Amino acid sequence: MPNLLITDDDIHLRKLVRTYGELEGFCCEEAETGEQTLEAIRNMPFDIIVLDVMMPGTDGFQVLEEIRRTSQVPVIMLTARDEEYDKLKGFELGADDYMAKPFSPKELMARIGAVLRRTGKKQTDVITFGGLSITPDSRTVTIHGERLGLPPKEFDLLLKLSQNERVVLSREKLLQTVWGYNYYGDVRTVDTHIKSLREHLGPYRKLIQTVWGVGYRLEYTEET
Amino acid sequence: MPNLLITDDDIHLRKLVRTYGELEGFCCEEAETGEQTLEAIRNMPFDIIVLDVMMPGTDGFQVLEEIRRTSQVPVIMLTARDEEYDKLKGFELGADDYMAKPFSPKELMARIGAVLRRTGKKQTDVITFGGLSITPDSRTVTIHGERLGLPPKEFDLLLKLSQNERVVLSREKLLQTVWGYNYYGDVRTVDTHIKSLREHLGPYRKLIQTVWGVGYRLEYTEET
DNA sequence: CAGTTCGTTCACAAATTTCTCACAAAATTC
DNA sequence: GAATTTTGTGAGAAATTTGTGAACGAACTG
Repeated sequence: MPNLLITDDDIHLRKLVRTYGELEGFCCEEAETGEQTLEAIRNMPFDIIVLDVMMPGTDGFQVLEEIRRTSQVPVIMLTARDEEYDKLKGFELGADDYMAKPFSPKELMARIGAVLRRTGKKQTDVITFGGLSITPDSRTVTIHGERLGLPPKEFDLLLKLSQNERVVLSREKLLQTVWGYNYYGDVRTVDTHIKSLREHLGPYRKLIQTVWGVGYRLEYTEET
Repeated sequence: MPNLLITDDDIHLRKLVRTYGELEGFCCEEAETGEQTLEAIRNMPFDIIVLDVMMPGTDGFQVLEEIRRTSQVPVIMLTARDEEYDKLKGFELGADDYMAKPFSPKELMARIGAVLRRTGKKQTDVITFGGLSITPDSRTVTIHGERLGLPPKEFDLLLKLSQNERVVLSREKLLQTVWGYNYYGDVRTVDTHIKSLREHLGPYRKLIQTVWGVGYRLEYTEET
């Protein structure tokens, strides 16, 4: 499981990134200051670092500069909006990408994925449960080799559940991560999509379990 | 032994690059002006060209433009620091990478290596899907040996999709990679080209699949 | 400079998906 | 076991997305 380090002095932002990061399968660590960041890096290797520019004490640029003395670990910088200067300076110092605050956590995750893919640390995975396999890159699902035509939302939903095998995800969490953080619709919409997804999954419909009063969970158990 | 051409009006810089280049096993040639560069290219094929933007007379962009009329040889451009515009323009004209001056020769070598690795494969490759084959070098597409006259954009689009077989590419991604980093047009332009491309592909039109809500994907499946 | 090709935008139709809602069914609570 | 909460389900309206033809200007060609 890849390690993600999030550095920001705002605890809410850290928690937000952690929430989304863990859903994407990252093992997340947090740091509050520049010093803590450098300390953390000395203690364990990270696969990607999300680094806030504006921090009390050692700021993001200094931290990045320090990191780059010894490591080429991918770094995504968080900057204040419209700070074109930050962007340039960040790239110059060796940042791999940057994001303007406030940002959409979903987009941050997408960028993390892009950076990891670019730097070759992300394997293009195929998720498999018995005869069912999911290929995120091509957005295809096959059952015993036969392709399943799945609408976008259902694919995203299945993917999210797959990436969190055996973990219960609440409707709220699913709405937040699959639909987006600013989605206002009815929570029960999730149910409808689950229903349709189950139909599409046919014999594999029991992959998706209802956890009464909580949400849904994907679990694969041996069988034919 | 691969050939490297370094173009810059500063003799010290040329010598520096030559020193490192030869250490990496390149056979190095130098050019001082744009005219000399074009002359050199006419005389022998190069595997990679390092091209300074700022030169007296014909500048780097003009040279690159000229080169791209006839060749897809990898080009790394040297630009003044902070010239974001240069970077964009360079990419737009078909540069494979760029480096801001002053730069670390080691890093330049690393980038040369990266570019060669990246482009090296497709340099001689002919991509084939059944009776359809694509030759990037000559920018030709044939169906059962019969040549297809494809407009440039459509060829680029087909090539990009081919190079990412089975991977869904969003319209945005296609615009960014086929049209250029700073293209501002309508995303639906992609659709129009896809439509026309499909018509041109005739029986192979089903190579290009629509992934609803996401983008397009090229996939070859067995058939007659 | 007329004719052609190419790239782009636009509008409308067609196709597909998403969402909501009401009610039935199931599980839980008391 | 009745009341309450939660989930499953079906249908159709609403919204989104894509296919397509046409029109326009720019670039190219002879």
